[in-house]
Parts: sequence; structure tokens; C-alpha cells
Amino acid sequence: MRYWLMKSEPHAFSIDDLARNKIEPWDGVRNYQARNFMRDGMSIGDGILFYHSNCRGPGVVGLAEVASTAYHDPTQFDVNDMHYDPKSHPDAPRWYLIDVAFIRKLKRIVTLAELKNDSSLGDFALLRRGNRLSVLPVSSAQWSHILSLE
DNA sequence: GCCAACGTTGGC
DNA sequence: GCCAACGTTGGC
Repeated sequence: MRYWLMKSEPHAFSIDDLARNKIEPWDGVRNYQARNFMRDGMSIGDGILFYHSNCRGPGVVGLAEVASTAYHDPTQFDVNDMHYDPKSHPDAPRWYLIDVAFIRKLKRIVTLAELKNDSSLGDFALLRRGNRLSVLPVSSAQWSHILSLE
């Protein structure tokens, strides 16, 4: 079992939206590294830290899990979708997604600010300089430590 | 709203 | 293959 962190802008899709929907196809990822984590790294049942980005008080707000293996992101072929990719063709799809299932909200937000000041996290992808990945790996030690903070 | 950091595009 | 221009991310 592996662990991941997935970012979402709460004004677009928040942890409360996931709590309501229960399960959500994580479409719209258009970054190769993030795609590769979903397509090649994730397995059903892997743990996900749900992170709110680009908002006031960014941080980890909930837990989810990987609920499917990777499959083709249908929005890449939808000309009316904002994530439409004219360079991707159905015989060789470029973009993949997985389904994300809600587990629970954290008791409180574990903020980016406190993670930044936490020396016991070690080399955490979220905290690397200039990090912009929307899907990134978390070690089991980091996972346990972050959950101990809530 | 600002802006640093990064990925992608496309001319050459 | 190089690299400048551009668009996006995301904290502040």
C-alpha cells in the first residue's frame, strides 16, 4: 500500500464536495508526472491526503483512497470541456485518471504553514521549492506523522 | 493582485 | 536540440 497527496482548489472541488459525492473521477490532470503517478504508481486502496490549494489557509483537510485503477480521462476528447486536448487521440490516449473515494475529513486542517515548520517530515514533495505537482507521493512515515497532527 | 517557479510550445 | 516566449500554479 502506498500513500499520496492530491491537491484540489476548494472553490472548484472541496473535501465537502467529495464527502457529498462519495466517489469522484479525478479528471483534468494535464501534467505528465502527475499522470504517471496515477497511471503507474497507484493501486486500489492506496491512501490519499486531500489537500486544499490556492485558497486561504491551504493544507491537508481530509482522507480519501484510490478506488479504481487508471483509465482514460474522457475530458481529453470532449471539445466542450476546458481540459480538452486536441493532440490526444482515442487510439493513443494521453491522459489518465483514477477514481477517488471519500474516507473522512480531518478533525482540523493540518496547514501548509505548520508542515513547513515540521522538521520530522524529511524530504516531502509538497514542500520542495517551486513544487507544482497536483498529485505527489507521501511516505508511510510522512502519512503517519501528518495524521498524528490532526 | 503580485510574482516566482515551472512546464510547454514552437521557431530556428 | 536550443531557448525565448508564454501560460499556469499556488503561496502570500
